[in-house]
Amino acid sequence: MAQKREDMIAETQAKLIKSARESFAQHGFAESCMDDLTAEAGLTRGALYHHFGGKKGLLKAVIQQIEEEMTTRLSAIKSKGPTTWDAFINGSIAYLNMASEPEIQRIILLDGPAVLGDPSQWPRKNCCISSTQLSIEKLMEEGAIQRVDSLAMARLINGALLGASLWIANTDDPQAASRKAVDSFLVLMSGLLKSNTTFS
Amino acid sequence: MAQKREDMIAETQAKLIKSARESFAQHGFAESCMDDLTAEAGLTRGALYHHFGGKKGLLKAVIQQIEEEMTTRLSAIKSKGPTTWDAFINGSIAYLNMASEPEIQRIILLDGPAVLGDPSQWPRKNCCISSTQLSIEKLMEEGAIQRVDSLAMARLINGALLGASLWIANTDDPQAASRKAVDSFLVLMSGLLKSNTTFS
DNA sequence: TATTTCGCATACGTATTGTATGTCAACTCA
DNA sequence: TGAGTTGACATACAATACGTATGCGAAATA
Repeated sequence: MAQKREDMIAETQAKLIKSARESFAQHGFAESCMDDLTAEAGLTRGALYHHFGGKKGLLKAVIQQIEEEMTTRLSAIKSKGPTTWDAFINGSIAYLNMASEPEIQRIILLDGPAVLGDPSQWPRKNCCISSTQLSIEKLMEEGAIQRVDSLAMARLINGALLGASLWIANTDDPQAASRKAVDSFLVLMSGLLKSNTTFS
Repeated sequence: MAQKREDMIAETQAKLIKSARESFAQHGFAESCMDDLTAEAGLTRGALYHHFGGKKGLLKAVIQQIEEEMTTRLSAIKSKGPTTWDAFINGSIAYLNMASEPEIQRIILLDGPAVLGDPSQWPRKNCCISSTQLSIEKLMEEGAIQRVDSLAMARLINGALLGASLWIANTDDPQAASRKAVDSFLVLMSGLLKSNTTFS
């Protein structure tokens, strides 16, 4: 008890974000009702408007929180790779699996882009893309892969993983689909490696 | 004049779809008002509910129309490729450019998935994915590329193109971005070709 | 302790949706 | 051909959810 005001504010915001996250994940953004949402958190819409300016603002906050978690999880995995390439591949596969989780899928892949537009334009930019981009640049510096535009390549790879995730999560046998996706992904990534045949 | 009833029905539906398409493309699905939408078509919401069952139903119809157009455009381009590989690559690049168009981007890439869920589960399935899948299967039969799960690979490729399109359309210099994306895409696709180094 | 700040609740007006009902033209069939 | 039926579409209504304007009370400040 006897919390500072600052702490109480942070707590209400956290409660709202938590509640919103659950509601958005379960019902989707459009079907989520702000009255229910705030009531669940023991508050009213007044608090929501005060802190986040509206429904979209709340979504932004939720997305930021989720992305921070994803970034943490990803960098933990990436740091374990013995080589840059391994880190890159393992991170990609981890991303594939994370993006197959219902909450992330619904909020980050479906509602986020529709409401907030292209993820790369988000306030706290899509961290996962920058992470991929960094990996690519590092690999190029090391001479492990071909020279490409790192941002373009990162967006392609990210999109590929997202597309596969959407498929995996909505298929009858996600386990099997995931395996197939990883196999195919590795084939694609082999194109990055240097010793390749060229074609017109 | 003196149209048959059937023709008039088709005409009202077409008018609604046309109007919805414009509205969805311009304001997005969520911000599109059905009253405005139908008034623009010289009708009321009554007609909309009668023919499409609601806002989502109208979106489905709009998406179907757009996808049919995309399929037509794509197959025209694909049929021109001298080899299966060329057809595949040209089709992919064409898809990349089509998906960068504002209308397609807004309706098919952003609102569609958010409202209707994973595109591969749509009524008239995402034709472009099946098209990609068919190309891959054909290339495998011809022995031109490695053996992979065609559906998984198609979804990866499709996702990659979509991700790149989103980026291209929202960047300062779409022209340059498009070129970079194509270059990087070709590098990735080279991974499909047979004579590749393997890696663990 | 008087005053201000501001976190949050309450109250209100409005916009948009879905449904229930009504109407009139076009088709069916004797 | 004309009475009956269907159904395409409009109108009317009720419910929901949103944004804003306002109010209150506790903490911060002096």
